Amino acid sequence: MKFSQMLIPTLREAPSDAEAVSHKLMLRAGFVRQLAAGLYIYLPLGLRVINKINRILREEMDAIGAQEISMPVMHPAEIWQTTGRWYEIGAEMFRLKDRTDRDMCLGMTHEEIMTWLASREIRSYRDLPQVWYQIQTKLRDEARPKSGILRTREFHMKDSYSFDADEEALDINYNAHAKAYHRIFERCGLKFYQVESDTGMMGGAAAHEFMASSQAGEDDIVLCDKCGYAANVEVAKSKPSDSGNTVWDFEEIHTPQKRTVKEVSNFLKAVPASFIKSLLMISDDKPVLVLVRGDQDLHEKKLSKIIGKFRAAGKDEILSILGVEAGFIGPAGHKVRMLADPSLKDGTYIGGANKSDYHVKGLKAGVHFNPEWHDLHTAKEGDRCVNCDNVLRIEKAIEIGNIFKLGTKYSLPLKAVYLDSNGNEKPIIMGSYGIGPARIAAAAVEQNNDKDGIIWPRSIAPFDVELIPLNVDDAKTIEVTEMIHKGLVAEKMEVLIDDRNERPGVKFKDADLIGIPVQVVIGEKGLREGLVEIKDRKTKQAEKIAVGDATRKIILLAH
RNA sequence: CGGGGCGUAGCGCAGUCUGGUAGCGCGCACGGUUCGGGACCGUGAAGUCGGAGGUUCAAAUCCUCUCGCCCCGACCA
Repeated sequence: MKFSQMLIPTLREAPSDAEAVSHKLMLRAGFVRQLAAGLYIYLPLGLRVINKINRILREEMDAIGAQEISMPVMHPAEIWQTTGRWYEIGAEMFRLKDRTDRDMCLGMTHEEIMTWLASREIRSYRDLPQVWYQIQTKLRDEARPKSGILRTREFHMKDSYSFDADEEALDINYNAHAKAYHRIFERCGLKFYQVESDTGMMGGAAAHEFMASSQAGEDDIVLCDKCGYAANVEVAKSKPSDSGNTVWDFEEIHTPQKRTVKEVSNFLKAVPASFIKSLLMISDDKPVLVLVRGDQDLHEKKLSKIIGKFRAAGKDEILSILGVEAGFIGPAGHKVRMLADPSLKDGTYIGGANKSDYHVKGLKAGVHFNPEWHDLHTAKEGDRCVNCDNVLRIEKAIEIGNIFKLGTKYSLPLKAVYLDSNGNEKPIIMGSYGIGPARIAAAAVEQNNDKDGIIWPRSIAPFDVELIPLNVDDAKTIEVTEMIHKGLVAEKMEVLIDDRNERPGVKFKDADLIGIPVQVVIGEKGLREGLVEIKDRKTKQAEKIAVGDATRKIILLAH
């Protein structure tokens, strides 16, 4: 491919509305352009990367016996109504009507449609198992598209769906997918973790996410380096560190105008971990008093799993329900339902005195308050692993893939059933498995770049080698460039030739920006001694090679 | 959806407070000199100042409404 004939609009400066490193670099290097919020055009280089990723996806999916099929992007509403998701999902679903006023939607994911197909085509246990996948466009009207191609409103997804006779068979498919995903992300050159995750809108029994470490990530993952525990903070369990507080006798203390844990802990010179944070929530019109340790954050998802939807009570509600001014709530002496995090079970604590400008020391569970105990805190750096007591760490990560055990969540409503060997009708047991190719690309850039630009992992680079003839008016230079090119193409290498009539500096800068792993510089100076220069984009190390050996050496370096 | 910021030439920005003929750098076109890490000189093209309405002799600038984009939060395969 000739650079001069390809659309590679590199930019000296990044547009100001780009924030994430991957977004800036993909814009500057001419891989993508933005059409509107969350809508991106993939230019030739960008598309080549996506195609490389998709090829790996297909190879690995085919290797576990999955079959590629193609599904409509637009769906009739009825199917989504049958599973209830038409009503559960809000503005995130693009909805429209066709000319006959029939409700339609644009597919955010394809559980419904895949299950519909299974319900018509699978009859017998002899038809099982089946694994179907597609690599297609999904549409979600995201509340907040962001970070370039990381969160977009239209995106490609490799999504596969498994159909099995029973849970054991589902486990086999689930594990096969997990293994395939490991191979896929390894082949794409990513640093990633498999973590326990929430089942979210997919519903179902179990779920894992595949997470690529990156500052641009939207998720926090909790990791134990000793036993390997890994979980999204959305579901992570942890043992809080010791509260480090002393044993206090019960005592009321004057704390004028000190309301927050921070204010009171500064005032009393006691660590936040020696406090009880008392939060009043309203769920189903009923008050619930929630207690976590002063250094902890309430985990709202964990709480809502216990009490359902809830909201924080307003200042007036706190006063009318508890008879206390906000900031001085304590756990003692209330009749409302009370939940507490187990970290408060032992020891004595400081909390609100339930009257203005006073707190109390020496609060003790079982003596002054008797809550229901539930894990309610958000795991944080420095907490300990529930399995092995090792200190946990937290990393930011990009979700690049997920796997869900769906069970019968979709097969029951859509009547996807089969007859077992005894002639009994049974629901098909399903799993669903997604990967975002664009997120793989973005994560790869996030993890592999330097001040000069992108450093593509070889497996997903837009080209294997970039040839850089410095003076395109020099006959010898062109002759050698073409010779090397021919040799590489014969070995199935994908080669970009920067044949532009530009100064060397411009070509070097663009080559580093674009990030093709191997650069070959063909200059008159070197050619006088019969040499060309082979450069590794990542290490920036250059080697001068005799023209005759160039092709062989390049192939060695490019593999 | 809540909070904040920004829309001026293809890109990056100044000008807005204090109204008075729209500017700079890069890029682009042409000529010349250059040619191993984003060259230099000269000439030139290119802007409904996001849009609508209003105030005013006069609006990029002041007022009202509106659209778009980004960031934080909520939400999120």
